[in-house]
Amino acid sequence: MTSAHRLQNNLLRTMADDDFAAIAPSLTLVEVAKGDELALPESRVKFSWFPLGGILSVVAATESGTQAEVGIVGREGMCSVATLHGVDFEMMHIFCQMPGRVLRLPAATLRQALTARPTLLAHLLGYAQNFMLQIASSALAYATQAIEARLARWLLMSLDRLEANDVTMTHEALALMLGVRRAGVTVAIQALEAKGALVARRAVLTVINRTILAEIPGDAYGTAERAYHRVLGVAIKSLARNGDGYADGGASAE
Amino acid sequence: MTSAHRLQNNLLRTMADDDFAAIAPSLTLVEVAKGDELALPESRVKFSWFPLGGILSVVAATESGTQAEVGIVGREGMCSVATLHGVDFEMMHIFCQMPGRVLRLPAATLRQALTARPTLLAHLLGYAQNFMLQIASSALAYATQAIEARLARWLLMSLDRLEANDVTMTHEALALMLGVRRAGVTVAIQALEAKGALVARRAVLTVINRTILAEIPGDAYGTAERAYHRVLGVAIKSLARNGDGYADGGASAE
DNA sequence: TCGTTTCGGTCCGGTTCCGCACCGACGTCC
DNA sequence: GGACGTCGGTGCGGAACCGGACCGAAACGA
Repeated sequence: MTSAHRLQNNLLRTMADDDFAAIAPSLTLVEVAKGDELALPESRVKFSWFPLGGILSVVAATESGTQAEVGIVGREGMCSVATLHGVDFEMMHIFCQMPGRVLRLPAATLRQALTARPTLLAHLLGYAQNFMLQIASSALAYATQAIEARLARWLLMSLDRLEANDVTMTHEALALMLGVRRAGVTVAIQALEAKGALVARRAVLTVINRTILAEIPGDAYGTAERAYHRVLGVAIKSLARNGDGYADGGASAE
Repeated sequence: MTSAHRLQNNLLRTMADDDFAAIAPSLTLVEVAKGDELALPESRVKFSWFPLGGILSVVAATESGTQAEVGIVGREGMCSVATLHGVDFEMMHIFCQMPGRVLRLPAATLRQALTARPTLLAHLLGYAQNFMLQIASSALAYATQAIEARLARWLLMSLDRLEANDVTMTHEALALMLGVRRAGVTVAIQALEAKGALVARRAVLTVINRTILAEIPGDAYGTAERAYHRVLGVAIKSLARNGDGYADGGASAE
């Protein structure tokens, strides 16, 4: 039942067979829709999630309402990382940004498996390290990059995790993710469109030239992606468009 | 030799006695000076560091030179977290921001101890989770806070890790940390001084009213600090001014 | 088909911060 | 105590972005 699904998530696919066997019976296939809440700040972690598609947003938020997306998770990863660290409450806001199918695992089951199986823990901690790097890259981007570059980075990261070349997002939703005004996103999209990187229709952005897009954020994009390949042994984008190849990579320059 | 020093680092102090005994023989007391490089991006991790004082800066950097501080480490923590995740190369730039004494441990020794001692791993992974949260808070601050608030947050975090109420930093160094102009820091310091939060002398900032200072960043400061207490069982500031008390806490509001 | 809702393009004044630059004040070293 | 290097206060034009707002265009529903 889930053995075919296993190939669609990088972490499940690359873990040891007996490690997968230990958690497989508890995996449940779930369809998540845009906006579904998977975790709330200050709440107990009930489930772990292994996306087979779609994109989950990880957002840092304060009680007063200010918020900023610090990371995204797709078929290359899992959430929440807190469980891997033995922490049973979540400090981030995690919700579905783009719909997809997800394998759900009770957090208690994962905790137990991590304790009993050092190889499973070691495998998933490699991803945790990479996710931390992704958050650091987000901080760097917020600190040094203009809206246009941050948008380009966000699109590149999203495309790495999807099979298609388009993302369905309103300017308003993107503005929330990037922590800027909605009008600012509109202008940035127009700039990227003028450069021939993408085509914008109502609520849909279609990337038509990835190379141009990758030049905008410079090396604010790519560091975490290369580190992923180095730690996990497969590229983030390895599942898209081909069954199990390691082709292409998806990192920006060279 | 190091048994007295153990009490000066939160992680060493709160770990199980036999876990500490396993690594104690390999700990070396080192004095680090401002500017000393403890780790470079893309380099192999040779040592782990447990500060007894002073402050280490963790900076995300790209090859093109842009950089931003994403976290700081003092006597409440250790670095590098990568080793805890089983990764033997570092992607961040780690250097000494304020001088102090540090217990140095060969990374290979720590790796071995982590493999042999699940309780040690579990203990330190709690800190890894918290450090990740600190990085996320930095991203949130970069995304939503003005210079003045980011500076206030930085000062509060530094004071949590020091015994004194002053920090010795030039405006130029602060500007590099906050990712802004040097003149921008000067103006922000004047604003904080006008509010009665601190007194500025040449290269020295003395905080005279922590309450006022804590009001500036709102709850962009405090989340990670409360989570630290929740996960590790002691407050970040617990070592300052008293031997081993859990007193006061050091978190912002209430 | 028409009315309603959502989405996106645009404009405005105001604020923050940038890059660049100048120069006085302070500390240090001989 | 005088010369020099570091540090910090200030000014200016410009760029980026904000808050708020308006309105046409596209999608949707009855």
